[in-house]
Amino acid sequence: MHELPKHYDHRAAQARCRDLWDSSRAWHAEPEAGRPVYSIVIPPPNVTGALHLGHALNNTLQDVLVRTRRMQGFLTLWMPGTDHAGIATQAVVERRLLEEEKLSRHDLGRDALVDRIWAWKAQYEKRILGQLRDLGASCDWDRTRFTLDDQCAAAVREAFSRLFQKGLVRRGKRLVNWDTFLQTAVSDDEVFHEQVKGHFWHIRYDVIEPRAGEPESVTVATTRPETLLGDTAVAVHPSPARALDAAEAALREKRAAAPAKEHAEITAAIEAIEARRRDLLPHLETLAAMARDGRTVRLPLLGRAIPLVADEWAKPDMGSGCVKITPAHDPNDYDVGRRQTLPMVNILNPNGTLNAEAGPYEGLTIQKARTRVVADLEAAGQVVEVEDRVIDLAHSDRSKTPIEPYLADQWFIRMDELAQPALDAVTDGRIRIVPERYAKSYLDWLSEKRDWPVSRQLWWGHRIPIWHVSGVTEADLAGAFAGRETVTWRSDDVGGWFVCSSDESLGVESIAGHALVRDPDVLDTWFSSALWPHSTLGWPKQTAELATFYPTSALVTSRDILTLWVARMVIMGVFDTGAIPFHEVYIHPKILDRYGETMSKSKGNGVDPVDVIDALGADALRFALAGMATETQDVRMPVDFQCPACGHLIEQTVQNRVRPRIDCPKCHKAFRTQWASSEADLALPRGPAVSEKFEAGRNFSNKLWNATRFVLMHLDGATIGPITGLDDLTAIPLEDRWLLSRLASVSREATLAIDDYRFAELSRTLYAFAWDEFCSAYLELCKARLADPARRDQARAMLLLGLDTILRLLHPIMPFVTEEIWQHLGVAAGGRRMLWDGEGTLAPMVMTAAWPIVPEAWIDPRTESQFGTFLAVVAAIREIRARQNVPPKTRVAVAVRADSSITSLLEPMTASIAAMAVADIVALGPDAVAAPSAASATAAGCDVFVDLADLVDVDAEIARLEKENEKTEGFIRAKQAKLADEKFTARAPAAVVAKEQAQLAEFEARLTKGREALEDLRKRKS
RNA sequence: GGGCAGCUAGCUCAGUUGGUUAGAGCGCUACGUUCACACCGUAGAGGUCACAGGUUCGAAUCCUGUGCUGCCCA
Repeated sequence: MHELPKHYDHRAAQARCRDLWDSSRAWHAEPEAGRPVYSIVIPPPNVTGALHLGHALNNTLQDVLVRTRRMQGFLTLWMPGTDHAGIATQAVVERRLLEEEKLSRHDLGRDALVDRIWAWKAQYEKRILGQLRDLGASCDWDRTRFTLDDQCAAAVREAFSRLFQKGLVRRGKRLVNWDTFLQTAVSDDEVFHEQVKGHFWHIRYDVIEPRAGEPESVTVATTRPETLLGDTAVAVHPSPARALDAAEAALREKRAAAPAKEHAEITAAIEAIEARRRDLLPHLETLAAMARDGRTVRLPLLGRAIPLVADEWAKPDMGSGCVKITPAHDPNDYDVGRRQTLPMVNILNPNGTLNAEAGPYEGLTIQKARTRVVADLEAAGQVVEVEDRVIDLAHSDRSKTPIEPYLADQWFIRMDELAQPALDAVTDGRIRIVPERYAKSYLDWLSEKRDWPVSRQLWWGHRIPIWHVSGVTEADLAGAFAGRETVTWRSDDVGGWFVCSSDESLGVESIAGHALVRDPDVLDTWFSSALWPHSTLGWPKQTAELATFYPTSALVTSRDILTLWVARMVIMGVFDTGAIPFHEVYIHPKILDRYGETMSKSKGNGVDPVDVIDALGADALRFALAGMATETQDVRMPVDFQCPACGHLIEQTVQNRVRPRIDCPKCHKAFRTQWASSEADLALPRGPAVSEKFEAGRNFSNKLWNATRFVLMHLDGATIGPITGLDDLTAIPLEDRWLLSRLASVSREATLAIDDYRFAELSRTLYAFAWDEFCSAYLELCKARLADPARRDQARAMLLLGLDTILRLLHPIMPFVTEEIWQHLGVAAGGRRMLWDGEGTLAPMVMTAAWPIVPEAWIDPRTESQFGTFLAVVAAIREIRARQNVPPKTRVAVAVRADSSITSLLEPMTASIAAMAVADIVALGPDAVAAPSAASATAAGCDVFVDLADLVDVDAEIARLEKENEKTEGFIRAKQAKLADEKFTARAPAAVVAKEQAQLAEFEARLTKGREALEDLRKRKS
């Protein structure tokens, strides 16, 4: 006999299954003609750090899809890999360099720093891929890619070069978000905003040579006074009267639409505009005229003359109505500068100190310069007022330091033409976004068609394949690169040339004595990510992989990178290959902590998936995560620390989640957390962060294990062959027909749930079926049959059919326990075949077994309803036993009164009722009567009487019945009222009215029986 | 400021086009281990479906508004 231990050992099973899958390379896909294809590229995790629960969720869901399609016979590829994550990874390595060696990247030099980052990458890539394997991800490990490897690099150069050739790449001065710590531009998406306390300084600029009737000065206000060093104008609205009228009209409109409680506030604002029209307007009109006349004001401190300009950016309804213009250091001012063709004075060095343009303030940091500028302005008497104000300050997500708007030369990709095909792909339905509502944010973002700034002043990344040369003619270039189709060039508009090449090196150092200088910058990390679906498959080479697996089937990701990544993949996929990169995009929820905050390493509220995999198993983790993937909601995951000494759980709070060590309040021993860094703390045992949510999955694994254990115990001496005898369904017992029907329904539901990305429903359906129906009901029913040699074989076959099918359906969610069981089952029942196995032999692994296609003809609602009646009778007897405190092993005598149709279906089940309820059915039929001392219950149209003889607690039963009858009376009153209402009977559909009437009748019958039973008991007592 | 989502049992979540007495898991209570599984079994308690209006014969579900929470965009 093949016997199993009492508990499922997830550690041993995981190791065995991984070996099995790896040695057979069941996850590998080779291009092959004539088979339906399913392919997914992994959203490559950053090599910045290890995977967290969000990644575990993301990859579990992908694996569910991939494993299902593989079992369904698709040629299935899941492409794995990691992302170099440019700025994030460089920032992490630089920070460590500074902390541990007190060195900056400039101390180390470009090559040495890049070497360090490669070493970091090697370490984390290994860790990440290991975590994915621990999770059970069935990626094609032979194809693992990295966004910075040679193959991806070739794709990046080719794609960039094509964009360059088509004139879609351009160089320009642009105001960028400058990170003064990392000394690079960061994208809008790498910036977060924080409210900080600041000041609003009102500063007087004197008018140069005012004429009679003209103001002698104008007042402007700023939160960043040091930027006045870069001012190149003061703006006033060109027609302030019109602007005030417009502002007032807008307010009146707003008031008309606003709720009453806001009226007072809006009225006050309208009155303020009226006051300004009276007091300030003449002054502004004068200034506007002066601006038209080309008059100037004197910039304080530096003494430069700057023009008054008329521009609509100046708002007459706010402040003084005038605004200083610093085009090189403010996005709005930049636009004004472009409109008014103002000079753009950059006052900053890349490291955030002031440059020579700042005159006497050169060399100071921004903070120090601000203090000095304010002090000097005050000394000069130019400060009119200082207000306290809360300022929305942009910070770099990478260095956490304030962002400075900064004018720099950058490469841009023009989006006007590129974006349209990506918009069309979603609007015309070639790409389906699930859930649908996310399509809106995708379309909104893309339709802005904003140019994509792609240069980063970093050392870690794909170096921009552009060289610059000046002093040569186009003929020189044509000569130098004759016959090189991979090289193209464009004028830099100031007499020089930009040369772009898709080759790894240009191979030409200089032309006619003029050096070619390579651009020092690297590309935005999203550029290589945007090529991921086709670069990983070999593009620009026309490989068999590309032909077979592109476009991919689905992309699974979380919503925060829908625009950054998904949209750009569509853009670049279409641009490079002419085809969309995937047909469907599934957006899954995010995992939050108990306070509703997103989990992150920096907050310290995360859970390391390896903690869970270690403690409870990968399947437990996967089962819980799949169960959380509902359509609408993010998921809260309250986390506890588990004391490694005594197992006590300590709730993770905002306070303790960042502590390096925690003292267990129960056993008073200390343990370390992920924050431990001191030697003393590191010496402590690790207290993993866990959640009770995962225990259900662990228990479920064990349940499956023990169901298998049961089945195997009863296979002794059996010859197991193909499951047959299912042609005539009327010839088999009710419970078998029921099982077949349920298997068919559940398989169908599971398959549809996967097709529609309803993962939570999938796991709920399978859990309920496997546990409540297969184990609690069917398996119990088989116990008697297995003891009976005449009925034993059929029961064995059906148990195998049920268990085998459950294993296949659950495999995508819980690959390890199902595979481990499959292997054990193979030893004892390797001869079994299912209908859906076709002619071949049984698959050696569940991973490659056929997905169940259960005949729809097995679905039989009548059988399911009959079986429901049977279960209801069992439940009724159990309930009576429980409420009368009948000892579990005491057999009771039961009478069941039911009409003839129910009687005939229950008759063959009496032995089962007897077994499951520890009861003897002494009477069954329309005329069955209760024993003199019986407790009663109604169930699915039958009356169940349990003879309790001396056991019955009559008083308790009377009290219970009284309560029950009162409840029934309440229902009857409600139903009667409803049915007495003419409006209801007249307007509700007839079927609903009939249903209500039937229910009323049922309640009335129940009450009658209840009253009889009560009367009976009362008589007995007296 | 604009947009999206959420608010259902102590906790975490389901609830299909409006129609029984609103469900599950965990936790809780009672009972139970020679029986596949105590990582288990049986039974039970526990809900004004955030709030206020409206539509409807009928609302957790549809509409409007309010409050709170989270996310995205500016």
